[in-house]
Parts: sequence; C-alpha cells; structure tokens
Amino acid sequence: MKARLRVAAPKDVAASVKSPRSRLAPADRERQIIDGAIAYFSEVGFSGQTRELSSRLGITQPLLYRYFANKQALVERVYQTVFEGRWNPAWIGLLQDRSQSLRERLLEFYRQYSEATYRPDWIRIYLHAGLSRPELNRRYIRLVRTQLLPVICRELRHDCGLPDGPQAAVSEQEIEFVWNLHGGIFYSAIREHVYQTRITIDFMTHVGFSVDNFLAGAKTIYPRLLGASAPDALAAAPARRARRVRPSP
Amino acid sequence: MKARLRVAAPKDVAASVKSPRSRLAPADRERQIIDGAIAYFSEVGFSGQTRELSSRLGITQPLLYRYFANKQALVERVYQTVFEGRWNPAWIGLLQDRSQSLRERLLEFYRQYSEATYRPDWIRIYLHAGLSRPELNRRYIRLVRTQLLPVICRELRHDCGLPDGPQAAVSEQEIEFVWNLHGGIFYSAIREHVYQTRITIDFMTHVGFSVDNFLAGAKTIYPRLLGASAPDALAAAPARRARRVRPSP
DNA sequence: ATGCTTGTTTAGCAAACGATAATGTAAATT
DNA sequence: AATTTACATTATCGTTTGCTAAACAAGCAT
Repeated sequence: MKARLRVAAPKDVAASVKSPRSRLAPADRERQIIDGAIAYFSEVGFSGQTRELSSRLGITQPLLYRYFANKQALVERVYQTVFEGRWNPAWIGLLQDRSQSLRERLLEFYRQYSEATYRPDWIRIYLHAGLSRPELNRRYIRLVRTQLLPVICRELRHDCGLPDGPQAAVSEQEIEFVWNLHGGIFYSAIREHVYQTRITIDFMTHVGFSVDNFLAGAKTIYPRLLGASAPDALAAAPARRARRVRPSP
Repeated sequence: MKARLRVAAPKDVAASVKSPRSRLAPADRERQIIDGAIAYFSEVGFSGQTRELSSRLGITQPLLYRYFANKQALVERVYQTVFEGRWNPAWIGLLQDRSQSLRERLLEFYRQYSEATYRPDWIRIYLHAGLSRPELNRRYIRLVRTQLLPVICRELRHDCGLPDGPQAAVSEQEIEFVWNLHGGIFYSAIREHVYQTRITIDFMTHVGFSVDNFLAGAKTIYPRLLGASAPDALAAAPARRARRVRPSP
C-alpha cells in the first residue's frame, strides 16, 4: 500500500546523532530500564514522565511498555529493587560479635550501612516513597525495628553491665532510645544527600560523635529504661499531646 | 440575545448539592485557597492537579487563576507561608533563660517547636520541598544552623562548666554534635507523621530520652570538641569516604 | 539468500492538565 | 431600583502524558 517515500531522504543529520537501534537481550534491557528508572525517579519523583525517562535511556517510550505493563508496574519494580536489594543480613552478626568493643561494632556497622543505603538514590527514593506510599516504608522500618534495633538494645545492655536473658524482652523505651541514635545519623544523611547542605565534617566523624554520645549517655540513662517502667507499655495507648488542627491565626 | 432558557428548569437536584456561589472578600478567598493548597499539596505533593485542589475547596478551577498568576505562584506562596510562618524568635530567649535548668529549657523548647512544626502538613511540605526545591530547605536549615544551634552550644558549654566567651566561636564539631539531638527528634516526627508508624511512646517522652541522653553524653563528649580540634575546620574540605556509584551487583 | 522470530521504532489516540476568554451574578454604589 | 464593579462560573483551547497498534529491522534458523 504505502510506497517507500523516504528512499531519497535518509536519516537527516540530526537523526544521525542518536544511537542506531541497539538490540539487547531482554534481561539486559530490563535491567537497564530499572537502573535508569531508579536514577530518574529518585531525581524528580514518581510523577516523572515516561517519555523523559526513555529519552535519558536513549530508547523510545513505547519500549518501556514491552517490559512493564504500565508505569505503576515499573515504579513497583523500582521500589522493590531499592528497598529489598540493599539489606545485608550479615550486619546482625557483625553487631553481635563481642570480640570487638560495642563502639567499634557500631562504627563499623554504620560505615557499611551508610555505604549501602545513605546514598542519594536510596534516600531520595525512600523519602519519595514515604510521602506517596508510606506502607512500603513501614515495611522497611519494621525490618529495622525488629531485626536491627533489638540486637543493639541487647548489646547495649551487655555493654552497660545490665542483666539480660533470652526471656527479658526489649522494652519499647529501649527501642525508642536506640531509634534516636539511628534517626540522628539518618537525618545527617538527609541533610547531605537531599538538601545538599555543605557539610564540613566527614560523615564518619559525625557518626563517631553520635555513637560516642549514645554510649556515654546510655551509661547514665539506659539503666533507667529497664527496671522502672513496665515493658508491657506496648499495649497501653498513652495520651498524646494535644494538637491544634490549625495554628491559631 | 440569549433567551433565558432555564426559567422553568431551575437548578436540578444534583446541582443543589454544591454550594450556591459564595462571594468572598479577596483576602478571605486567597487565604482559603492557600490553606487548602497547603493541606492538598502536603498530602499529594506539588504535582497535584489544580482541578482536584479547587474541587476540594468547593470552587471552580479557573478561580485559582484569579488569585495566582499560575500554579507555580501558588506553590511559592505555600512554601513561603509554611516555612516563614511558624518560626518563633522567642525560642532563642527561652533557651538562654538560665533561671531554669538546661534540661527544662530544652524540653520546653522542643515542646513548643514540635507543636509548631512537627505536624503532618509542615513536615510533609518540608520533605516535598526538600526533594524538589532543596534551596528552600537549605535556607530553613541555615536559620536553624545560625540562630538555634549555636545558642544551644553555648548553653551546653555553660552547663558542662566549660570556658566560654563572646569571642570563642562555636566549632563545627559542636554544631554537628547538637545536630544529632535535633535530627534524632526530627526523625521521630517523620516516623510518626510521614510513615505513620504506630508509636507507642508519647512524643515528649521520646524527647525526654533524647535530651537526657544528649546531656548525659555531652558531659563526657562535649569537652573533647572544644579544645582539641581546630575550630577553623570550616575552611578545610576533608576527604569524604570513598563512594561507589553503584553497588556491586 | 530467504524467511521467521522478536526486539525496537513510528504514528497516533484519549484522557488529563494548565491556562484563558467569555459569560454570569452577587453585592456595593448611586 | 438602576447601575456599576468585580467576584465567580462555563466553555474551551493547546499541550502533556500514559498507553497502544502497526510498521520496521536485527539476529537466528533453514
């Protein structure tokens, strides 16, 4: 039907710039798209357009839809890759290795942990997800809350010379106490990678301050958290502070 | 020209549901739009649509454009309102009032500060902004960095019985030490308001842990931060930790 | 070479979205 | 009450955006 009209009009000069249609194995192309999507969505958020993404990848936009049913499916893969791909179960063992001082272990842990997660793409995806799909972050936080923090709590008990045993459950207060260390370090990573504040102090130096302060303070504070308050405070729903809906004008 | 065709056909039943065209004073309408925009954009992010926003406000979409030249202008007003409207200069005086213990002052400060800023709309706008317009957050952080943290540093010096004077500048290490307190508390607010994690511990109880840990740790750590390291570390650009571009697959 | 399979591109639709012009109407002014 | 002012709505335009169908071409089998 349609005559080849472009016989005498080959690719013009501008078109010669773009790459000449590379044909990749499906697994490679998929991987390339996911990596590009992580970089792109971490930069502009998940409302970024598929055309811009494909353009950055050097491919055409419909090609995305050969590998992912729709944009949402691609976004899910990004979430999954970022959140599930960078957790190292060996960290638990590292923290429990009492042949080193707890300070050494915490520093080494945060060195490795920040190496894996406190990088621009991870943190930004993490925050974008937190704002649009908090259930994903809750799942990750549950991982930290159940796998990581209780281990630190027990090591802290041991370090402070406090009684411990397999049946002595970690209290909510203890967890919250350790959250404080974790959150302070995470926030300094946010300042660096999200707000891009110029930070004159080396990241691990900051971690050193945090850990030292944490351990020194714990010597004083941590003993209080065990005996006094009931560990079953979990069930109780304490009265939260009153909260205005709007600031009074 | 056009005959009144609807004489015998007044507003139908469905139309009677929507409000009957309220006519507000410009200042009131503008305020209403800004408040609605804060609530809406904090929920869905700044890529939210103007139609949906106007629908929530119970007005028509073109009306937005009578009050704001374009969407971007509205977004700017939201930023401005949220970031500049909730800082209370009196906090500085509160922190410097040595008639109370530093512990009391810090607790009271964080009670007031969290009341003003650690609420869902503020935090979410803050994070959305951080991801899309980090320069705005940098400005806010500079406010904290220059107005708030140095004051805490000086009070901490006094509390730890360390030498102080108007000419003894606060070192970058000291600031970073206090960032840790501030960030840990902020992160617990993120967990609560953004990830909507169920937190069984009262917010101010958590703040109490943080402050106590901070003060107890400071007694040990803080003295080190003053004398030893050069305060002019600001100028130096310390070697940061090596960083892979991608995690090895 | 020829044809076949399948990865890739071209062309384009339908809905969504920011923005504008024209029309309508509530309330102040006279 | 008539007129004017300006706040608000209706209708619509041009573009963007997710997504699809058809055409095209790179590599393998024959």
